Amino acid sequence: MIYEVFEELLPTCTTKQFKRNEIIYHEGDMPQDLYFVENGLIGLFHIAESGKETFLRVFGNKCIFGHRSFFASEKYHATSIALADSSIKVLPQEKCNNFLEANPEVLKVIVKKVAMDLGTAEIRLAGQQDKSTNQRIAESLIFLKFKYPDVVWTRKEIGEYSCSSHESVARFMTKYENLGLIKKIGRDFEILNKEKLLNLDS
Amino acid sequence: MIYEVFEELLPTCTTKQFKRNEIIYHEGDMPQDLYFVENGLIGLFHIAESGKETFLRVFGNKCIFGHRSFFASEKYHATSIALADSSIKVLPQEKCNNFLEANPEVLKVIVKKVAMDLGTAEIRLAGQQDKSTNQRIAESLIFLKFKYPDVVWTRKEIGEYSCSSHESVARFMTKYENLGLIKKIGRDFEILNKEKLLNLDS
DNA sequence: CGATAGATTGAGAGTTTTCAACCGATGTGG
DNA sequence: CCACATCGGTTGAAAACTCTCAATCTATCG
Repeated sequence: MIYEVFEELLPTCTTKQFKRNEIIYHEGDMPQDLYFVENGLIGLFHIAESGKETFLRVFGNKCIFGHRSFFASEKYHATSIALADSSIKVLPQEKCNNFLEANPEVLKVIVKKVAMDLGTAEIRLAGQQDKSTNQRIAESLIFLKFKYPDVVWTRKEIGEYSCSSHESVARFMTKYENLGLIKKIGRDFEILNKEKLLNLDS
Repeated sequence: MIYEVFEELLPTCTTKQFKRNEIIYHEGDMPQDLYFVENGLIGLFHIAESGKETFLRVFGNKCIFGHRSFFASEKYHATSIALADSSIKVLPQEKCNNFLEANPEVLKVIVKKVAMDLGTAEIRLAGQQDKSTNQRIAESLIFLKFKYPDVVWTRKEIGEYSCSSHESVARFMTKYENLGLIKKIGRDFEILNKEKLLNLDS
């Protein structure tokens, strides 16, 4: 959606290549650009002093990222890392501002996206209070697998998305497999029963 | 900030009165209006099926609320409740849209606010993973007391803000008082040592 | 002064994490 | 092509933390 809005600008922008695990920007940096995924997969992580990481958002093909801090005029509150080899379009601040000046209705699309992301984040926050690790992991499996079916997520990534340890992810996945809810395939997995997975503790 | 931007419109809007514990809107309703706190205090809560509540945001004097769902064009993801007797200005959708049509730069202010709120929510989410209940309660005391010094927060409200139980809040407050970091005054409290409170587990 | 909502405290239970060991797949260099 | 190193996954056992439940206490307000 947002990609389409900016699409005419992108051919004039530089493209950067990142390999898996390379960092696009660091928490604390001041945003200079907007980023668009041409190809690949990017994760946004908050890394605590303790080293504990939280997987905040995923960006697949045609996703914008770096926009929260850009539009908040704040330092990045998290670090974006390539989860696969990726090509990223870099849209410089000035180009973006000129474009918005000329097309102010574009802001509506951006407000909408950020507002929806805020809803998602607050629902996740409430889920911490409300849901067991069991449920959070099940929901994370569903979210990650349905949204990115071809990605082989590591237990660590699933753990950081669900706010739990990678050991707990392994344990619960074994349990789900025994219940016939998922099927493990090497390091990958497949969801066999989405409904039951969503109603674990009920 | 946003209040000032909309200020010229507000005299033409209706004002509604709410008593403590009255609900302004329910989760699941479709937004019809934007709300502004003329006077009073509003809390935004997510209420799970289990009955567990999470205190997502607070709105004091001159705060806008209901804007996330309004601009996301989504149903409310949470319920807003008066935490004190309050007067609320109600800005109808159509008036708002006309105003934005005529003043598109206003959207910049709104994107900025929503983007900042998203940052806050994601930092809180990461804090769940990273910080002990101890730390989260201490931070919540500081946030709530410094931002709203005159409000007497209940242990329940503090618990729902910090994602912990009201019993844990009581226990940790007793501990902080014994450490000389806060002073309990009836049901209210005072912060004596903000720095130490922020560095509890270190 | 009594009623009631809110606060405190204790004890026990339950969940999840942490630490540690081990396994298996994958990939690299000799 | 094999040996080895590494990374990710699994599993067990123990520890830690926080919550729940229950009883009791105490502000606050009509």
